[in-house]
Amino acid sequence: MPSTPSDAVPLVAVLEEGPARRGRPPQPGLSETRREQIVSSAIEEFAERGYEATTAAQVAKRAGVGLGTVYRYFDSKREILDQVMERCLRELIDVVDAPALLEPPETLESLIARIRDLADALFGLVEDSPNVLKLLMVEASAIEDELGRRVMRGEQVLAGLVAEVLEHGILGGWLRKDLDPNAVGHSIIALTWPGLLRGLRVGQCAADRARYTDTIVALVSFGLCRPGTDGQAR
Amino acid sequence: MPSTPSDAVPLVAVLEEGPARRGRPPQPGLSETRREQIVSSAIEEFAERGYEATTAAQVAKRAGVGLGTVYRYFDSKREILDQVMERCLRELIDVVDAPALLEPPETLESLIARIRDLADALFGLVEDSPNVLKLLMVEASAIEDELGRRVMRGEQVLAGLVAEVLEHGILGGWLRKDLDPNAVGHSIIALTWPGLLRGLRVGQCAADRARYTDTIVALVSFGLCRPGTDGQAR
Amino acid sequence: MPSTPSDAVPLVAVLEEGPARRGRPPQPGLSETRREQIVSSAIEEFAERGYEATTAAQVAKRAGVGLGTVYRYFDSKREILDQVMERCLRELIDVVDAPALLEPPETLESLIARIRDLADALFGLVEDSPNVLKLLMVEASAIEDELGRRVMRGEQVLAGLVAEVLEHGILGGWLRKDLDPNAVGHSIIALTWPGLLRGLRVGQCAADRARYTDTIVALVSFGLCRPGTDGQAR
Amino acid sequence: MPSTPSDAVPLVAVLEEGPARRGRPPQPGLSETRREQIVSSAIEEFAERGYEATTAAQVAKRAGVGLGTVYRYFDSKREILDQVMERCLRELIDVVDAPALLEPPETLESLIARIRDLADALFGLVEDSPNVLKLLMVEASAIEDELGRRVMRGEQVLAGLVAEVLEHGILGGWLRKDLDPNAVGHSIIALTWPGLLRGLRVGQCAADRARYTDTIVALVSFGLCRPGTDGQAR
DNA sequence: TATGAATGAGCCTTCATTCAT
DNA sequence: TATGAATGAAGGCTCATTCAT
Repeated sequence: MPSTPSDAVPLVAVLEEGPARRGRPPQPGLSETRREQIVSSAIEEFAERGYEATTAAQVAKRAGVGLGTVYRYFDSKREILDQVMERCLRELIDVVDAPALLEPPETLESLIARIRDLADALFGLVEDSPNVLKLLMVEASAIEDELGRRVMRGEQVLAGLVAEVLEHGILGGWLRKDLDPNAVGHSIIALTWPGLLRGLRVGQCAADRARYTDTIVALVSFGLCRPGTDGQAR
Repeated sequence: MPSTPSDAVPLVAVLEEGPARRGRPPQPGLSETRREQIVSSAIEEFAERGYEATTAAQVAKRAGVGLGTVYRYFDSKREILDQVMERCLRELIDVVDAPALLEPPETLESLIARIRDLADALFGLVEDSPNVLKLLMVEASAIEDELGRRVMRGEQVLAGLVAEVLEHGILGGWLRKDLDPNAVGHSIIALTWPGLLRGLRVGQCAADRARYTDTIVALVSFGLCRPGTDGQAR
Repeated sequence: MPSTPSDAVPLVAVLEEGPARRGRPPQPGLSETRREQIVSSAIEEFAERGYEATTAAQVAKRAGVGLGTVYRYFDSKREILDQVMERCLRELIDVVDAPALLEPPETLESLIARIRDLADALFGLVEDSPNVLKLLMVEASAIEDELGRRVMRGEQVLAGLVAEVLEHGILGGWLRKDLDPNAVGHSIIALTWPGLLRGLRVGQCAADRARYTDTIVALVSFGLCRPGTDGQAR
Repeated sequence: MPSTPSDAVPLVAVLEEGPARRGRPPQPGLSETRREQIVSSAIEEFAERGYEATTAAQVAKRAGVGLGTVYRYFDSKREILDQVMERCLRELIDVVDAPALLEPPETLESLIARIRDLADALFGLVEDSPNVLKLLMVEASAIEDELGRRVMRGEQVLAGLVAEVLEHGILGGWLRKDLDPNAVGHSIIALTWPGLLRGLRVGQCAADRARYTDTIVALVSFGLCRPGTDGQAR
């Protein structure tokens, strides 16, 4: 798991494990384009209608290719979904996998700033790739155990990132020792969900985004208590 | 039913609105039993396989009735899902709709105790009604807008409860004024998700449950900062 | 076949032949009422929706009895149809089976008057028993060969009546010898169909009725030729 | 196509209106063939068993294609029926839509010859396309209002043709003025029904055909009266 | 290689018929 | 006797997948 600034890619590790990717394109360059094209169309269709309600023909049409072509590049509709989720995970990771975000903070303030940045990055997805986010958040887990687990693992990676940082802070002495880094990691990721879901449902506005970000920051800063002792953000 | 006088029946309100319940049972007692029986079977099947992947015949078989009987009591497979979700929402609400939980706290400590109780109540669902929880968390939103929205509203009710209490605390002066009660309400509910999901996936053990509960309590108590001033509960 | 005035009932003979009537009511008096009641309701439902599109439950509901009761008096939905058609044929025959109509005419004028009376009687059905007429004309033949044949036989009886009279006239010397009595009999019945169908479809008004009656009378009286002229063919 | 200048395309008009033809064939030539093939099979099956009693699978089997192929070219079983009836109407019209038949007669003799030709043309259908005729006469009206009306309109077109000619004759002074051209038009068409139905039921033989044709001609020529006499009505 | 026509297993739903009460 | 709940066979229709061109 990445913890050093020079180690910016390993997040992608989550993508390499799954048992997916049953079909392999014969020609790496040219036909990989086709796959991308089909996966892109599938993302839009699946996000719009859901996986089950989308037909392979709709995906083909959206991609501007024949139905047979889809089956030339994918063994089954299910494999398209696998690739779709892989791509979604990759986009999710790309968003987070930035050196700046991964820079380990050395103080509570910078940790909280990092969390704010993480939330910002995720909220950015609502605007930039709502379909990707929708598939990851609502569709993935409903499909099937195996796939749900893979997507879960995406969340785990994020949470793991946070957990590592927390551990770092605990070891460094500037974070409470009695916090469970893993549980807190998950919790911090979870704190972004309401804002993300709301953004997906009703559309995101700057005010909402700020409101949810501030709330996250406030909660991780000092909980619900009145500051007056300490721990404040922004 | 909520016991606060000023707070008549808001929780149950969410159940009264939906467009479900298209048919009318000819005999109140007998046929309501059948409906319950079929809905119960459907909950298990839907939770196991997902709504789309479950056939009406499977529901009938699980219920121990003929396929025709299912359609005697429900107009369509879709209406079964409506009833299933209604029942899930009701169970969710029943779990939370306890006088003790709804008692408005007057201090930060009692508020946090209430949050712990709420988390406890939800974690209890993992053991008592994992299927109900799974349907609410995983299946519902993937189905369709209208239904997803109804379930969302269930979450909103929960978050609203918390928000109300927060407002009470802000007015009472023992909570920070700059917190957005609604956003915080959602956030606190969201804090339970990682623990609930993990419980659903790998099964819940007492240690995990405590770990997640403590994390929630810790976060809402003082955030990530070192108590030195600290407000903490327990 | 009836040809004498004193022989007013044999028309009903057509009802006695068919292989229908599979079920027999246990009690002649009381339960015969039930059968009639169910058949009446079936006539309305079948006429409204067609035999195939009508469910046994609809018939039962219309009759104000339980579904089981229908099957107590009829072995199958199909048998209801048999009885329905029997009843329709009976009503058709009752309309024609009047001494006055059956009185054998002795002149062309009285023959034509008889034809006018026959047309009148049939047109009366449009107002008095449109459902009966509809079932006989549009539904019956579409169902099945056997049943269609029975209804056809009803038409044959009518045509046969006319044919007999024609033969009488030919023998009497006041009708052309080269007419085929049977074919002409059918033709005269057929002449009423357009008026009957129109009446069923758009509702009958007195003007239409007169128009069609006059046309029938005119055609059988002198064909298309101008009276005074003699039209000849072949 | 009618050759009278004042009478552009009325016959075909009946084909252009209906709400049928929902789908569009992707490839004009090839898929139109499939449609024809399926419609042809449907005509045979529907004529044999009736529309309701025929399953889509039976049509597919008869057409020698898979069930899915049927639904590739037709949205529903019902749409097949629409096309079937359209085709039947077209065949009916083609039979009558001959220049010779549409030539407006100038004398009673030629009018009657025209009627004989019309009857001949229709009786020809019994031998050439009995299924088409059966569907038009027996099945169509029983199906449903909208469709029944379309077929009715086919009959109206035929009757209208006759009516036009009659009007021509009345204006020309060689036909009685007091005949209602429309009613007589329908009546003349109706005169063919008994012969057609009998042909369909028991099979047509030359003798029957002649007998019915002669009867029609006789009736329209001079009614029932002995030529030389003039029959009068009313 | 790309296409889309062809296929049929499988699903939702209906409804005639039965039978316990 | 009357009822209506229960049943499951059967049909319309969809769509993932194949394969000839």
